[in-house]
Amino acid sequence: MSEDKKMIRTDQELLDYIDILCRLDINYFFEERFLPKQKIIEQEKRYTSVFIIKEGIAKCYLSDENGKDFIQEFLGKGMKFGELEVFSGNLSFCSIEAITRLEVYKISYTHFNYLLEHDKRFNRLVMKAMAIKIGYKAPRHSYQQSYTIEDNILKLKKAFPELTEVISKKDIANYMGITLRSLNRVLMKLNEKNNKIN
Amino acid sequence: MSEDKKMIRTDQELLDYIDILCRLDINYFFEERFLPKQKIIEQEKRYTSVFIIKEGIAKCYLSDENGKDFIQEFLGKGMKFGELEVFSGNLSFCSIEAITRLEVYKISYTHFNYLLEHDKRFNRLVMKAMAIKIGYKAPRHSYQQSYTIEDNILKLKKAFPELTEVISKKDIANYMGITLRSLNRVLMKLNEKNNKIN
DNA sequence: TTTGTCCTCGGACATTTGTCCTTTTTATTT
DNA sequence: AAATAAAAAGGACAAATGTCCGAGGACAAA
Repeated sequence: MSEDKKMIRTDQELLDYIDILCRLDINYFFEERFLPKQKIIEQEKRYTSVFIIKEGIAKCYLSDENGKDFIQEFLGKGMKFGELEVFSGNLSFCSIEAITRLEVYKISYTHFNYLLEHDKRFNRLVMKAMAIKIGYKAPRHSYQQSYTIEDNILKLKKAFPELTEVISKKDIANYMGITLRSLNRVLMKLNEKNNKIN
Repeated sequence: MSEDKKMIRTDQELLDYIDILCRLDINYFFEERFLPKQKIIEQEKRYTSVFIIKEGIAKCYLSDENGKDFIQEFLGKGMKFGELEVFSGNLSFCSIEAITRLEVYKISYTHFNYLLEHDKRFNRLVMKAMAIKIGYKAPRHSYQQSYTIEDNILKLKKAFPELTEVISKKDIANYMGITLRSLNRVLMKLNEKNNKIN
């Protein structure tokens, strides 16, 4: 499956490169751990570090005034967060919460900027990651509106069979931009179809 | 209004910097013109240049198999397109079409890469533009799913009163991810409300 | 075991949105 | 001006989705 169709996004290339940097005794990266459901970044707050996931899964989501969440991405190995604010200078535009136990690398804005300026390879990897992220989000939102929920679920299940075991239904619904009720309805319909076949 | 809430996106900073580079006799940028409705980039094709809008408005959109379009962004002054593929190496993920008469700067991948590597200011501006783009798209898709069409239209009209004069209704509908019928229905309802008040 | 709490699922109904199609309006060409 | 094409508007119905709420299961405390 192509890199940009996965539901849980990863960036092994970046992770490998950070490993290399760490072995070179560049002590910019500090390891931290988080438990499931711990919030690492909150929307509309200011931070001074960028995080890169070493192990585990986190969700990146926006909350609106009514408390509804909309999940942007599920972040896996090698995905970073908190980096957009380095460039834009804005407050955090999303919240990040651990889904599984999480190990992350943490690097200060200062060191992150230093690497961007002085390490061409690092600079490129960050650029590439942003470009891929933009390209990933576009079709996702587009297709979710063009196709029925049923199609989207089938697509998800195909791409990621363990789906419902790792990620809660509520999260899946929030990822698809639908209510839990609608998700259940479609799952029920799909099960009926399968029973008829079997 | 904050930069990232505008419907037609711009990046004056980048445009100004390109002007400076051009005056320094850096001949990487070639000017081109397009007429309304001309396609400049087609989805799934390969290109070798990056474009930056000098004047005019274009739309960036994805088409699905059924011929439905989903508009990602309306691009104005200083917005670039075709640059994501420099980093990802993929085919163009979207189509770009001129809405008004368009003047653009065109720069080859080679020169674009050269500038990225050797001009820190340019590198930063490109990074920043990508970060803003990511931050812009997230809440847009999120809110479009959380709120009613009516709310979204009111928001758009507030942010951009000339809306319906510059951009066709079909395009607005495609931008919102709804059908033209739904858009008309809501506009009708809004008009009724206004008439009752006046 | 019983009770109470929390969570998930799904029924019933209301609302929204889409599809299909016809009519009206506006713009363009001859 | 007439003819034609293109864009906009809206009626009627169908389908999808959301809201509200109650039933039942899992689990913890008594």
